[in-house]
Amino acid sequence: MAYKIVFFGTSDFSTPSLEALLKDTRFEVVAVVTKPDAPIGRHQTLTPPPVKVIAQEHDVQVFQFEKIKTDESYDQLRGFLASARNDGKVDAYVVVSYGKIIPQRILDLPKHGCINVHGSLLPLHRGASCVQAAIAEGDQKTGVTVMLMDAEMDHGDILAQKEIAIGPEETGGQLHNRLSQLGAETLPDILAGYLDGKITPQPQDHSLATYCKLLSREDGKLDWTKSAAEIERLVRAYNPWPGTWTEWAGKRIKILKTFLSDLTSTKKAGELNVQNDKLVVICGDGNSLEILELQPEGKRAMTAKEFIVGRR
RNA sequence: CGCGGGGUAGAGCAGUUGGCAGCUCGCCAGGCCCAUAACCUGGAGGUCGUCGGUUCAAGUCCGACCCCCGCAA
Repeated sequence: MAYKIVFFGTSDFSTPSLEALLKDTRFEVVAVVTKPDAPIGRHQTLTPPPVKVIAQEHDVQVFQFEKIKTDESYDQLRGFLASARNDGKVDAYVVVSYGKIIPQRILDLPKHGCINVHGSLLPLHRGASCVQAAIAEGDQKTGVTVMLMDAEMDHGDILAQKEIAIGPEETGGQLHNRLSQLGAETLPDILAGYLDGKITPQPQDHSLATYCKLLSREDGKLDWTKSAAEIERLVRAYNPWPGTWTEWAGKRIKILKTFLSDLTSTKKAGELNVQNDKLVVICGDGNSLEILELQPEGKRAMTAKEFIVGRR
């Protein structure tokens, strides 16, 4: 008989994992818990989370709690799990990029605990922006961790880890997709192995833990006093979310792609300098960064050359 | 109707009070040069987002619509 699973997830990072569980006959996804539909995009169109769309396509029960901490949410979920159809309890939760803190009493409901797929090699990069952090910190490799959840964030015992190398020009978006797929490939066998009692959870070395915060657009404002190498990594890491930008002539300009250059400039650090058909900025460590692609406010993305030509 | 910028040559942009549609780059041809992404000469390439209105005359003024983008989420 298939293990009964409740899946918690919201973003695109979680959809491959959900799909992997849905098509695996060892599991039955009895319900999906996701965030409420939210106004999204330029016109604030009310949009369902991608996870909800997939769940509905498979006729899986969907819960969207406005506030998951409330008694109401707890009672509703517990009631569902206790119904005859689910004969008492589910075997486990799988939580992938749900986006909210799940209260302990809800985590306590499944028989065998809660499994989380996290997009970094824990204990490194605990928190919400693990993919960006790996690139921004200059890590050579990263990966996914499948772990048991406990009371602290990304703190539980590890069931499995898979590593991948970070490409020298890889962006946050590209890495996000690769890790998302890697997580989905890893999850089913590890989950089954754990529920079959064949995998022994290993504690993390908490002394090595690092943390990353939830990012906002404001975090993408470039600080040109940092080193050129740091900024180059940040531009890659934060592409496409939250994006990196700088103020210029009273307008916001997104910086999409940069290159560690050996060109020099007479301008002060942080000032855009046009040299021939190149755009160069001196950074805090005295090294220069060439801006290859950018996007002025209200315009489409363009190359530095196009930007310069249009300004003459 | 959340706020705001914009659609003009292949690309990026300018276009004053309506009066022959321009700039830089690119492209094509030729020239210069040891050579060139440099320089010189010539050339092609536009139904000015769409539809309608005002006018002798609309890129420009008015109305509607389509599309792209920044903020916000």
